[in-house]
Amino acid sequence: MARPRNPLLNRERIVTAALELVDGEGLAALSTRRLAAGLGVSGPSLYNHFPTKDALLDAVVDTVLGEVDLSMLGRDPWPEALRDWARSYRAALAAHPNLVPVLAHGPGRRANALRLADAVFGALVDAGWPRGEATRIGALMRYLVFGSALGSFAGGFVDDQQVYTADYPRLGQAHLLAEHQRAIDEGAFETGLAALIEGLALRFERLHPAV
Amino acid sequence: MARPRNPLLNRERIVTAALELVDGEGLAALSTRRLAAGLGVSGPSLYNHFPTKDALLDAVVDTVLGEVDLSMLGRDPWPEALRDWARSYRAALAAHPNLVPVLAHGPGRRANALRLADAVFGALVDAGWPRGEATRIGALMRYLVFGSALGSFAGGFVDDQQVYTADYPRLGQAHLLAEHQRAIDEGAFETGLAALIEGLALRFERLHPAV
DNA sequence: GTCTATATGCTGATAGAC
DNA sequence: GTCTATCAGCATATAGAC
Repeated sequence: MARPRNPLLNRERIVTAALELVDGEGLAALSTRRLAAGLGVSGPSLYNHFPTKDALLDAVVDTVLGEVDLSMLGRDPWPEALRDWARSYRAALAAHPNLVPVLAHGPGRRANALRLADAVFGALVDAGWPRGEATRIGALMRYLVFGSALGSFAGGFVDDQQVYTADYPRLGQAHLLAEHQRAIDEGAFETGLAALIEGLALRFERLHPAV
Repeated sequence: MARPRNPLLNRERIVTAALELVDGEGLAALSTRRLAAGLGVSGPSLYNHFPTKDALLDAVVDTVLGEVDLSMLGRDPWPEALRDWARSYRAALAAHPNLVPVLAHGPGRRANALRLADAVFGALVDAGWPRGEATRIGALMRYLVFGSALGSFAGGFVDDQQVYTADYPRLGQAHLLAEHQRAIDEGAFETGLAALIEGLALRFERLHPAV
């Protein structure tokens, strides 16, 4: 086949198929050949739409970031807004666990990544936080979100209690087993979110003493 | 050459060379051929000492985790111990930035990873934290450490202010540029550490009311 | 048990025909 | 804008020398 009168591919179709492949069969299954085969074309055809595989992955990542709800930012009081935004952020990652390692590599340079960072930064500044602090708080929340996502979705502890009870009796008692890892990370995320926002509220009060 | 009378390779020599290669030339430079060449042997020889490349990377990761200082745990009061431990943890990652993406994938199943988790868990329990809370706090601190390491060492924002000021004026003002990313992550780490420990101290006081 | 040599089947990516 | 053909590099398997 040569050039078809109607293109078989476009960026959106490729990104959608790539995300489905990663969600369904894991990151390792995403090879240019596999992806192209699923789209009914041959491997190198993808390179007419993306310069490299990395650029393709970038676009996939940005699609996922577009799923994060930002509507509470600038609308609700900052502590609640920050909490709900972080939960929505985490939920977006949880919907695509196989992609988390890719998402974790840097804040991203694409439209949705920037929209995300701009929204939370703006909401904090508008609420009265100094710019420097707002930047740091935005970064901080990302750490919490990605840390808990990485722990949960990327391996974790072996599911064999004996491995631990043998040499690390206290760890064994901590229920650090694979079956519980997800629950632990969700609990740690919520604990951290609450403690962090409480700690930040103390700091905010020192910054803006009430009367 | 066939079997040399004195083995050319052993696990320690391989791990050391792999870490040097990753530190010096990045993760992508670590191929079995490159590594073997640097050790004066041919590629497949490594498989006499490690079953897969992943197992090798696992061993490298564990070596780095062995550099984390644990001496303050169980010695100092828990808030200070937690803070200093987190800083030592972060410093160990900062010493091997190219390895951070690998380190971030799960808590690890090797001796030093378990020693680390056991030490912090034990110290918190001994200080009076319930087991469940101690587990969550340990996880939480890892999120902070890895999140700030990933942000700093794994790409970050493009170093072109115009990209931001055009469509995201508030972000531009936030100094979210590559040259500042490292400082931001260090600041966010310290801010988060302080706020988190303050928030946890409040929680601890509710748990153990003073008099 | 430790090495070398060789081979397999992946991978991302390029060149040129249509 | 898609094809086919092709490339170099990858992790890894296998066979054999000692």
